[in-house]
This record gives sequence, structure tokens and C-alpha cells, in this order.
Amino acid sequence: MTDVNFSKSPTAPDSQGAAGPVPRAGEMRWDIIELLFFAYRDFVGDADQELEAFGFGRAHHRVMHFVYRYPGLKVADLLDVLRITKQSLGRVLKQLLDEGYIIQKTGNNDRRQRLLYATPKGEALVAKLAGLQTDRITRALRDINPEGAAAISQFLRAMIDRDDPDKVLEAIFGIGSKKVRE
Amino acid sequence: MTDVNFSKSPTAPDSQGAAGPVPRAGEMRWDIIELLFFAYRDFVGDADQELEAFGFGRAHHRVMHFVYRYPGLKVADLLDVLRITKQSLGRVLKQLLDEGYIIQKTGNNDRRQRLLYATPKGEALVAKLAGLQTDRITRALRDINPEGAAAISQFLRAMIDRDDPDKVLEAIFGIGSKKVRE
DNA sequence: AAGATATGTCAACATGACTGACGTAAATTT
DNA sequence: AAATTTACGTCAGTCATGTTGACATATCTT
Repeated sequence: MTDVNFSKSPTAPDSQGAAGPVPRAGEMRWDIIELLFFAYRDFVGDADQELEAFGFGRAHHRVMHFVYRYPGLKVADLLDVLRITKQSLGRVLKQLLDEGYIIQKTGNNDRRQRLLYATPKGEALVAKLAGLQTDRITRALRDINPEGAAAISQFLRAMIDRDDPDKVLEAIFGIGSKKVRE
Repeated sequence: MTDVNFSKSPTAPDSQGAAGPVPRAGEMRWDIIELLFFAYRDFVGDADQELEAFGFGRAHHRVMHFVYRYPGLKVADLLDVLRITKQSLGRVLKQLLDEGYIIQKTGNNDRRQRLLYATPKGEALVAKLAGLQTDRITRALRDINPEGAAAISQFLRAMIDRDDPDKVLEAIFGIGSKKVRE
């Protein structure tokens, strides 16, 4: 009744419509591709539910998270990290400023800059959401030994593009001696 | 110049605006949370670029992927997997049908069902996109031994909600003896 | 025959992304 | 000192993808 019919596909699996060297299906990492999809879907799903209560979306979460974690982040840095346009960021940032989750401070050296900081209200929101996600991660790591955990960390790092890293990635990869809020 | 000011946050890191037991910052898995964000961002970024050339978006990719991988998937199954509404799926699915990437077949036992299959054109698209993502995964796994790879797989599986698994998750977790296209 | 199910469709709307242009203040370069 | 560049904000318009709720049709189940 809710069964999927897996028998005989009407199209041959080996027929290809594209030119050039197409990778063969047998070499594909379907397993990891799909696990990443589902893992990420449920990982962000934790926060999505909470955010509804605040009238916020994922965009607000991402902004709050990085502002909290990297105090004094500039607007330009945030644009690099989130890879969205000024317009998109502007809308979300304005809401967070208006509702008192984030405050701006004029840069000391460069007065054009607006350095961003989380207010206590903003910190509480970030902590709540990170708590949910940390719970999931901790659960997932429960039966994994330190070597396994190291492999997971190494794998995730290696999945990230390292050409032209932004401010936050530099901190994560320890390129400079950037300090991050613990 | 593009430096981030990490010194003295204007708000105390320990001040909390929320009631109840708030997890302390020191217990948070900021590392994994952020690695997942960046890893997934770049992982889906591979496909996004290619999709532009086809005039498609991520939604089209997700539909194509699961239809290819689980031939004969029903519309209802797809709704479960993608966790979107009928409306949203309908728009995307209609395009893919109209443009010949997917075909429908009426169910054998239940003639109300529309079983979905990828056409050769659709298969080529999925293969192209999966190839890009597989390349990234293979690169990331290059220096990781089999035990590490097992830990990664175990971790990703454990990150996924197991209550009320859909058709595809049942196949992935081998609950039944579902066959999947290799 | 009545009811439940699978799918498709309509209207209306929200969010978060985009482009391109323009303005202002402040820093930097000439 | 003047010209240019940079950092940021904003306006107008568009697009992709998600939402809700209602309703129609064919088909299966009871």
C-alpha cells in the first residue's frame, strides 16, 4: 500500500544522454550523499521549530550564530560567510537590531565599519538553538571513540573549500591566531 | 583592514535572558555545528552551479536524485522524504515531467498511484551532479582509513531521526530488504 | 453505496534569495 | 586639497521555493 515498486526500471541504467566522460554509477558515493542530506535536514530541523516561536527563520539563526561566536564581526565579513547579498542580509539584520538581539558599534580604527555584537537576549537565543543541536551531536557521537571522532572532524574539514577562506574559516582552520568565543 | 575585532565583547558571555536550564557555552559543540554548516554549504554548492545551466534549482535536484535512486517512487513517498507540501512538489515535478527528465507510470496494483521514473535525460543529469559531489567526498576521504570512514558513516546515520522513517530511510537503514539502484 | 485514499489543481501568501542602481560617510591615494 | 575607493545602507523589482486551505477526480476499501 505504501510500498515502493523497485522492480525493473523502464529506462536502462547505463543509457546516457550527456556527452563527455560521465562517471559510472558504481563509483558514486550515494551512501554519503544521502546521509548528508538527511543528517543536515534533521540537524537544522531542530532549530527551525524553535525559531518559529520567535517569528524568525533560518537566516536569522545563521546571522545570530556567527555574530555571537565572532564578536565584532563586520557586515562585510558576514556577507562572506553567509554568501548572500547585502540586500538579503540587510533585511534580516535590521530585524535583529530593531528587536534587540544584536547591537552595532562603530569601528575604533575605521569609523565606517559597524561591528556587530549579540545582546544578552541574542546570546540566549543562540545558546538555546546550539543546545538543541549539541544534544543531537552528542547523541550521535556517543558510541564513537576518539579516533573516530577525529576522523569525522577531519572529513568535515576536508569537505570545505579552502580557496579564498573568509574570516570565520580562517579562525576555524587556525590560519591566523584568531580568538573565538568559547 | 578586513580584520575582525575579537577583543572584549560588550556583553558578558555568561549573562542569560532565558528561563530554565540553559546549556553552558562550554558544553556546546561549536566545532561540529560550524563544520556541518560549511561542509554542507560547499557540498550543495557543487550542484548549484551546474543546475543553473539547466534552469533548475535545488528543489529539482532533490526530486531527480530520489526518483533516480528509488525507481517507482510514488508522489506520496517523495513528499515524505523531502518534507515539503504537495503544492511545492507539484510545481517542480510538473517541470521535470514537461521537460522529459521524469516519466510517470500508473501503478499496477493501485491505479491511483503515479510511479515516478527517471528518463535517460534525467539519469544523465543526476549522474553529472552526483559525480561532482562524489569527487568532493572522495577527496575528503582520501587520507582517512576504513575505521575512520566507518565512524563517519555511523555518525551521519546517528544524526538522522529514526522515529517514523520514510520509504527511503527504511532502505538506507535496511529495515526491510528494499532494493536500491546501484 | 459510502467512505477513504492518491493525486492534481486553484488562489493567495511569506520568506529569503537575486540584480542593479544610487547615496553617504569615512578612509585612502594622488 | 581633491579625487578615488571602501563600507554600509537603501530603493525598486524579480524569482524560487516554501506555506495554507479548499476543492475535484479517479480509484480502492469497506
